[in-house]
Amino acid sequence: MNNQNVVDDHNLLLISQLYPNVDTPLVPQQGEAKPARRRRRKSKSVAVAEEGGDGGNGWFRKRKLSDEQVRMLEVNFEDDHKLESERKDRLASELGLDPRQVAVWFQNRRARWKNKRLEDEYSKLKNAHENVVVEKCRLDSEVLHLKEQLYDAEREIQQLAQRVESTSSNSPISTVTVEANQTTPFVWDYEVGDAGDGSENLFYLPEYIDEFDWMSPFM
DNA sequence: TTGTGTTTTACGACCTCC
DNA sequence: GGAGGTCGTAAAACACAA
Repeated sequence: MNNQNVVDDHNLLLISQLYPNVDTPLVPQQGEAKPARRRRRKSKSVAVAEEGGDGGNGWFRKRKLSDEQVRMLEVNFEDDHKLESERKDRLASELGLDPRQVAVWFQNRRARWKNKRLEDEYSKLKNAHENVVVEKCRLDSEVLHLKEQLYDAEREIQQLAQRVESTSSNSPISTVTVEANQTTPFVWDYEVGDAGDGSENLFYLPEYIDEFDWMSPFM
């Protein structure tokens, strides 16, 4: 804010404090005809200048509240967002403002507060959503990993079954041997690999990776 | 200096509550 | 019906990059 503006504001504040009963150019003019519906209104500044309500020199400035006035209004707003008539009048006389200005300030302040609250809620929801997406990705990849393990295990079972079958058909003696040893589990020469997540994968067989086309719908 | 985007002040229309 | 609320918007004031 430049010096001239500060002086103007100070002068206006003084005027409103010295003559609280005198309408400033911003105070609604009594007896204005009520428009039908949502008519584009003529700005107060223009209207007042045209009517010579500013003293005839065409000068008008929308009055910005002083820092002290805003500070006091903020303190009151923190107290209570609603403004009962008594408090409005008291605040207005304390701050040298028109009660209407105080009411308007509270209306606008409530609107800003609501916007802020909506923005905060939006950003919280956005963060929560992002976290859920990350968790979903993690779970998807875990599901994929478990499916790989399942596929490998089933494949091993299949190979074991085939080997047992071929052994038994080629050698009746070995069939007996195998049957005789059914109580003890077979221990095959599988590699013990790292599944990538630090855990040991007993069925880890890297050469199968290229055969995972069937899994593509899940990827 | 000027164009442009943002904030602040103010108001009209409409809604709700007592 | 009046008082006081929200909503949408105009326009002045302000900030700031070019």
